[in-house]
Amino acid sequence: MGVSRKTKSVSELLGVFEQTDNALSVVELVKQLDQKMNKTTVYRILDRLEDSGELHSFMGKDGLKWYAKCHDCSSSHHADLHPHFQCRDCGKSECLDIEIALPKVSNHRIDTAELLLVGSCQDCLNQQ
Amino acid sequence: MGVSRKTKSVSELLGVFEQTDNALSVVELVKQLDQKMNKTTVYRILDRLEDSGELHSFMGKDGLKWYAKCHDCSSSHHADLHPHFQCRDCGKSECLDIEIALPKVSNHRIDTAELLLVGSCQDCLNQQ
DNA sequence: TGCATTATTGCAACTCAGTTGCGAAAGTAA
DNA sequence: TTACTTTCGCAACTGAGTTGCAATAATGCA
Repeated sequence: MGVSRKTKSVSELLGVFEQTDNALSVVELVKQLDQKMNKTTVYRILDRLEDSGELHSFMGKDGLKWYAKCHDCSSSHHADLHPHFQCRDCGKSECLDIEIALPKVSNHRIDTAELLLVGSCQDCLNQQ
Repeated sequence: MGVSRKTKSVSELLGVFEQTDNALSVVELVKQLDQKMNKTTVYRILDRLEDSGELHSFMGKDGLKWYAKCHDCSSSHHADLHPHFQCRDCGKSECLDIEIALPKVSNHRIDTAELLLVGSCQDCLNQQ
């Protein structure tokens, strides 16, 4: 029954998210967990954690998939509708704690949205 | 001197955009132009047309790159900051003629944004 | 316990969007 | 013409993400 079983692999993957407030790209996760599990396993666990509402995903500027912890989501309802920020200098991404309103578009049914803000993060601004 | 030269290949590629108001994925463009030019050429011309401000690009929900005609852009200034819509049923994408305001985020410099709205288009809503 | 059933994992091989290197062809300028 | 620059085609590559299958681990039930 999904992820509630919480295997060793799932715990190890979630452990990586415990250590940061940033979002994590799949590439980064596969790299960090390389000694502990196969990359196929990483992809599959991420799928399951997204289905169960523990993580959400978004696409980065470069077309890579990123994951971050959900706050008020469940498997039946994804409540998180917030923008994400990606730094064009260091590449890091993070969730922004801001509400975004879905615009009404005539002749379209809008189900969801992804807003990606691109710029420079504090760390990179300071280093210049 | 960039694209102003407008070779046969460039004209043929731009011709595809003349035939539609929708955005076009690179995959679709490569497929449609398969008999007329190499896929590497498609990628390179798209790059140049984006640099010169004739096209702009965005990432689709699935991580594929899409291109659409620019309206008020030049090589020095990309004026188009509008959302894009992608239909989750038929996969088509289009530009939406709506202004989006960039939110201020403390400790971040925001340069640009991509808002992708996902839902169902009129055609797909009608066919259900 | 013991056994059947289901879920999870590792591995290798694959798919496919996008890139790179290089030589040929086409365009430009004198 | 000749020299130079840009564009293009081709083949081979890169790398994120997927798939099939067999092995292992977890669960349920008698």
